[in-house]
Amino acid sequence: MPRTIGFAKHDHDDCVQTALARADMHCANAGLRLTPVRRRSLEILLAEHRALGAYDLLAHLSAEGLGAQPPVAYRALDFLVRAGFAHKIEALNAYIACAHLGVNHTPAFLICRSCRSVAETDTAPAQGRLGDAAKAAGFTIERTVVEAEGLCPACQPESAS
Amino acid sequence: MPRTIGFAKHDHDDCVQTALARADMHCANAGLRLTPVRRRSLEILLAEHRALGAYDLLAHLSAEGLGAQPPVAYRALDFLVRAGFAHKIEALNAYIACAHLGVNHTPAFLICRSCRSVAETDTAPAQGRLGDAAKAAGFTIERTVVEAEGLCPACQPESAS
DNA sequence: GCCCAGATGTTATAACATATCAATAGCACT
DNA sequence: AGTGCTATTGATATGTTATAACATCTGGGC
Repeated sequence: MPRTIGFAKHDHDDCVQTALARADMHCANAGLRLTPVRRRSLEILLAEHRALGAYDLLAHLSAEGLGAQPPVAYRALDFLVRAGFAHKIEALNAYIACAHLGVNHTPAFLICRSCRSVAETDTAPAQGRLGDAAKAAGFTIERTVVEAEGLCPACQPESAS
Repeated sequence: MPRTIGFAKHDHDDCVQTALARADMHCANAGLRLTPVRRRSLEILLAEHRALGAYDLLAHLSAEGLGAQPPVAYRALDFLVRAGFAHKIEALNAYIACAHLGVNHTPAFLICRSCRSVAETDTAPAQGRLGDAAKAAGFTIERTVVEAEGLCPACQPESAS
């Protein structure tokens, strides 16, 4: 059943299964342990395909008997973020499954302020003006946060002819 | 040439006074009220010259008898951010005085993970790859968050022998 | 004086995140 | 199998960031 994700429709079950399979493989290769709580957390994030707060995730998990205290959710999220399977959206204090799982990338996000949907894209911010400014200042960039807030196609004002 | 401020020495009293004067003028012109709590909050942010949490600001204010409850700090910060006198650093959940007060700009930040100092520079993220991605997706960008975490010049490892 | 909008005072609570310590499970090595 | 190491989980408590809600005050136009 296609549903809207990012901002485009696609076969969602398929994308969830593909991502999980990639995560399994990556963990096997890297010696990481995708334990039940971690795997289920990733699955939930993938299935929702939008930014979830840690307590939103926790609500899902506890409904399934996988843990009821905040650390359960935060530990799972920490693992997923470290492994590159999920990203934190700083502007929302929320978490989202990585849309380019397995691909090395520098994520950037388009966040709809109306429906809270989030699309992940890719940038090279450290190679543009920001990189120049950092270089001039003698600053070493280790990680970048690039997030754009605005309106997704579905939430644009209709008329505005 | 992007402006970067924050890792260099300068006449601090002077920069605080200049910024306050600009804020006074801007408020007068725009019909905004730079009340005592708001003005003092800006002064504190300017004087500290680093990112402060809302509760850090509140501690300063309450020590001076200017209010003791969280909303006091959040209201002042909200005003300052709306007026463009301060910015929120999303990656730190903290606030910093604007370094380019009065100049129209799209802020970006270099955040030292070691000493927590923050430099403000500017970017045009919506005109690069991010803008292209937004355009392709039909997304309208209203605000961007661009933050780089890393090490400032003073916190670089001395000699990678 | 009266009204109104914006600002402030105050209480309470929501939302997000981590410290700490004990118990357990997986794994390498003998 | 037994030992010891480390990662993970369980559980309690607490710390940190942010807002809801409602009462009160203040300044300016009429």
